[in-house]
Amino acid sequence: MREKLQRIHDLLLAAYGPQHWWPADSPFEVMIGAILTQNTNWRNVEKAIANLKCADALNAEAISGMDEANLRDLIRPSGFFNQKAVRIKLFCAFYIRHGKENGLKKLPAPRASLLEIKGIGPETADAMLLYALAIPVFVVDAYTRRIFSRLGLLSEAASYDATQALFMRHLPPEVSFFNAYHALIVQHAKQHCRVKPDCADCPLQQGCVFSENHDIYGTSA
DNA sequence: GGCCAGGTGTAAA
DNA sequence: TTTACACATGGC
Repeated sequence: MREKLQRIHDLLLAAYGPQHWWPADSPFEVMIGAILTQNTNWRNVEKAIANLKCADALNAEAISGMDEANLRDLIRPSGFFNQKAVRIKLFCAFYIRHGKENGLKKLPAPRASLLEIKGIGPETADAMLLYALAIPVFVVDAYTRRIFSRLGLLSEAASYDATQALFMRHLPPEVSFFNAYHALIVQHAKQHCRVKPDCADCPLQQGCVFSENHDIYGTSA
C-alpha cells in the first residue's frame, strides 16, 4: 500500500507540479481560511480574506473586539456568514487564550482541543494543525474520499478517521509530504474528479489498475 | 437556471 | 447509529 500511495503522489506531482500550500501570509490567516472554506469555493474565501485585510482586521484581537454584525459583513462573500462569524469568534477567543500558534503547539492534545470548539470539525482542525502549526497529520476532504474510493483503495462509506488512517498508517509523518499530497489531491480533483468525473487525460489512469485485488479500507468504522 | 464548492451541527428516523 | 437537512454566496 505504501508504494501505491507514494506512486499516486508522484503521478500527481508530475502532472501538476509543486502547489505551495497553504496560500496565506501567516498561520493565523491559514486558520481563519480553514473555517471560511468550509463547504465553500476558495474564490469566495479570498474575497472574505481580502475584506478582513482591507479593514485591518485579520488578527485575533481585532476580530475579538469587533461587533459580530461587522464581522458578518466582512466575511459575507464566503457564504454561511452567520455561523462562520460565530465560529471565527469562538476560535479567536481560543487562540488568544492559549497563546497563539506557539501556545497551541504546546498543548498536550491540540487536535482534541480544537475539536472542542463548536464549528471546528476534523477537517478544519487537521488543516490548522498541518498548514498553520506544522504538525504532521493527513488532511482528508471530500475529494480525498472520492478519488481514493474510485481508485478502489477506500470504501465509499469510509469515515473521516478511517480515511486518514489509510494514509497515516502507511506513510511517514512528514509535514512537507502531507502538505504536498493533500494540495495535489485538491488540484487534481478540481480538474478531473468532480462529482461528474472527467477522466480524459487523467494522470491517474495508470493508477486505475489499482482497482483490482486489493483490500478496501474503511468498510467499517 | 442549475450545479457545485478544500464541512459542521442538529434533529429525526 | 444512520440519514436528512440547514446554512449562503458566487463562478461557471
